[in-house]
Amino acid sequence: MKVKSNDEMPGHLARRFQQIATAVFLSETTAAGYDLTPVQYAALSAIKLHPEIDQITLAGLIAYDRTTITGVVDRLVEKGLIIRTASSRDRRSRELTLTARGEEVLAGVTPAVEAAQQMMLRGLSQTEAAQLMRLLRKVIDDANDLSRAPYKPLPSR
Amino acid sequence: MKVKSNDEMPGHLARRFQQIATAVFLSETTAAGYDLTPVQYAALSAIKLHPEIDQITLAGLIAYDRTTITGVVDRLVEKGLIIRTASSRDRRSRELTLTARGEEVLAGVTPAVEAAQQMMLRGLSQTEAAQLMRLLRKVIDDANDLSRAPYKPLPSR
DNA sequence: CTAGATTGATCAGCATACTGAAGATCATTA
DNA sequence: TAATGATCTTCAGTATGCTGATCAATCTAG
Repeated sequence: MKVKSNDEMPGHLARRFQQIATAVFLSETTAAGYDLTPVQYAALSAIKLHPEIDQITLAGLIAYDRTTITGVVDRLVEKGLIIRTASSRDRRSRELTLTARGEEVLAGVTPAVEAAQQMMLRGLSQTEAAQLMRLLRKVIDDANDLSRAPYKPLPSR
Repeated sequence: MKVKSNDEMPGHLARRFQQIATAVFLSETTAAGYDLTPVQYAALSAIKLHPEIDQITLAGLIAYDRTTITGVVDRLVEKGLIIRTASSRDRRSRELTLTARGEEVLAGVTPAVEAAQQMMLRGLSQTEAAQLMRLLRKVIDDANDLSRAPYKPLPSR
């Protein structure tokens, strides 16, 4: 049987890239004095853009699984970065909003996050980096509904 | 503060692509009647190529963390796909080798794995797919030492 | 040859991710 | 309006991944 090299497997390359992206993110943000995971940062910035968002809508915006978001939100609440209150319109759902400290942390850590995005692409030229991101967006967009946690844009109200 | 869209974050794109790759892998291999994770498949095929490999070398070949490999190997042993024996040369290390059933499973599941690799790139043309993989290889190669579990080629003996 | 450094494996602890199920609540329709 | 279905959240269970520590075995320098 012919065995394919890992380098020929897009799935393997995906795992490696994500592994590196996470390591660089944590290294940069830790060096800047913050204690946030990539996932927590994405949630935080989505909540800033959409105050009083419920968990399901948040999960759709950043393509998280609905069961994963529960723990992420728990930890953000524990850290005092967001508050979770029962919705008055729909008592099933919880509304998420940044605290003042959440605003501070988000603003403070963002430069380190930007630096991380640069560093993880350091092997590529500007043109290549743009090309990679274009191709990733295309492939992700086309395969969006193949995972249990697809991206779902904000419902228009 | 200007907040960047997720689409402009390579780290976010990395997570999404990996999420999709895993989902497609599991969907295809499950449909083919197998119960293997992407990580278990990679380990299995590396062990086939390098019988009697020790765990640290295996981890380096597929860029796993050394502490993660323990559990993965545990589960492959439980499933009867590999055997783990104490090395006679170095009593600290364990030698891993496929069982007959491991060989069968690897051979049997491989078509589904190949199909998954095609499906996760279904939004791209042949040219674009090759381009994406080239750029991913380049970025990963250059940032290899930025994660705790870098790729380490087989030591020449 | 032996003290100190290194290495292979494992462990505890934490944080994603997913499957499938449950409970509470809401919406719709007969 | 009452029954039915859908939705929001959470939970138990499993599998990566990582940090930092420990233990046993090996290697190396003085």
